[in-house]
Amino acid sequence: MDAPRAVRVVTEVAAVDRPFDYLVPEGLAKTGVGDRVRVDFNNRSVRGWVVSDAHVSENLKSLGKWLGYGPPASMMDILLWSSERWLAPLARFLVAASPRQLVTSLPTAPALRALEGDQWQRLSDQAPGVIQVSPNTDPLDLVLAAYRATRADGASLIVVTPTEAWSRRLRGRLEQRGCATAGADEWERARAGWPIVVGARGAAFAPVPRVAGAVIVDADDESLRSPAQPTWHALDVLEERCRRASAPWWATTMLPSPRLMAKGYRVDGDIRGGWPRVTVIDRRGGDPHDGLLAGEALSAAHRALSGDEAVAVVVLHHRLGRGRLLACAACHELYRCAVCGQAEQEVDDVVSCASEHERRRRFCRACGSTRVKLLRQGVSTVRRDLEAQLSQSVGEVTASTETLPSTRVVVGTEAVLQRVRRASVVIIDDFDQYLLAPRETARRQAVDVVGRAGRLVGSRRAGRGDVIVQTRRGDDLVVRSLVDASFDRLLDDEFETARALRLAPFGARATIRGAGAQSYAASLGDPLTVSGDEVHGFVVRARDVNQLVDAMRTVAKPPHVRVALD
DNA sequence: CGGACAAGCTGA
DNA sequence: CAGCTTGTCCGG
Repeated sequence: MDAPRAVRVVTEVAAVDRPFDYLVPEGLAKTGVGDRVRVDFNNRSVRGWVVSDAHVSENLKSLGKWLGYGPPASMMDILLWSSERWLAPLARFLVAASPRQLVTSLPTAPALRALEGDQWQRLSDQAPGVIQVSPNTDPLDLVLAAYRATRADGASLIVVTPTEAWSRRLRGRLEQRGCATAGADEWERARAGWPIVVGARGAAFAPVPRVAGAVIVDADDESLRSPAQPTWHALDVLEERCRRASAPWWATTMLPSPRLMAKGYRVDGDIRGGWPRVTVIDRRGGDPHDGLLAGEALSAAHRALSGDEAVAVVVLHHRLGRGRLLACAACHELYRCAVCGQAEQEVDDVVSCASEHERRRRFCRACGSTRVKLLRQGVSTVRRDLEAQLSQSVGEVTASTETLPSTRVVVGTEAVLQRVRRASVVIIDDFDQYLLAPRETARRQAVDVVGRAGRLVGSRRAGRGDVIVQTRRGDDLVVRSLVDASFDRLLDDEFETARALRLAPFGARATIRGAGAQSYAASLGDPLTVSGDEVHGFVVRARDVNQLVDAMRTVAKPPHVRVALD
């Protein structure tokens, strides 16, 4: 008879972020690290994961039941690292690496086939790391090159893109070229070690037993960060997974954030040619009686409609509901904060920016007029205006749209850029909504949205690619950079701003909210600095993430206090 | 998290 | 002092 065995179990009760040991009964001898089990926990029957082996001691209860496979044993260290890195219970990350439904048997991964055909010879070697690419650079060649460079029996290349739809398309094209791929919805395949796993951010926790390498497409896209707590980022997870596996990773970006710049990056060929042609329509001088589309935007729309592209015109309207822009009704100058340049709002007759650098009465800094107009319309209003202006029926696409309209003119929020694949021209009806959004990342997101629009219209190299930007800030560096498709100045600027404001990579922040947040924040003390208030949350700053996390882990977090790492 | 149990509060 | 609420502790 075998010696008795015990295992350490973390339960689904995330609030109890601590393992407990159980005996492995003889019937469950096959139970491995990572597996899903049912255990009796404080007189409750709960599900959990075996996270390691344990010493046999007295008074241990036995595992109740083997439920199925979970993440492979080789992933336990990255899951533990993630829970420490994002100050969250381990169970959250065990869930991220586990199937939605229990899996009790695994397929066998296909054996690696020889790489046949010219395409594999043509692929030049691509050095790992951060690569600046143009919006119209096809990531397929990079993925193929990464696959060629890393493929090994029993190891998997993980590929992450910003959206499921993009992953599905990429995956289909990889399959066409003879690569065996697993999708995000095929947990069993990833767990069995399929050669390539493709998915959206969740694929960062693909349960592959061995990581051969990783490709992160559009690494600066917001959607690679989990929107809910814990706010883990696919790039951080994969970078660490690869580091631990001594495996290479590649990350592409249209515009390297300061964080990625600090890692060092190279530029992939002719970036400029892959950006769309950008035409700026400065509405400051415009006739206030102009419709939604002014001058060149209107003629470009008519030209596009006389062409044969199925979707001729996409009008991008900044997302609904939040933040209205104030403008002078006399001279059209925007109301902006003199300190930070962000858009000002008017609340109870007081005009100020979100950070309240200056609180003032309503008057135009340019002409002194006190008459204002609100520059903000919903998508439906925009649609009616467009129909009148273009004498065309216009469809609407928002995040909640289920089937795409069949009209040749489409207006939508940012969701439209993910849903419509091709168009002759994209018009951003009010670019200032992006430029002046009350976010530190507003300027780079403004560039980003033009890049994503450029994917619908194609590149200036191909003699296509018209993105038309209506703005009252024609002399802004962001706008000029887009027109020239030349971003070096902007990148330097962003890097220096990050340094000055101690944003990543020059600092790390966490926001603390909830009952007891103030005393908790205060108790953290050196070397962290605390600012903020009850309403907006207390902001804790540190030199870097490690310092921040180490300091926060030394003080027990009171219940009901929520911590968000920026 | 959720059960167990203790201490505190209330009203007849 | 029963009956209820609120708080604290703890799980293998």
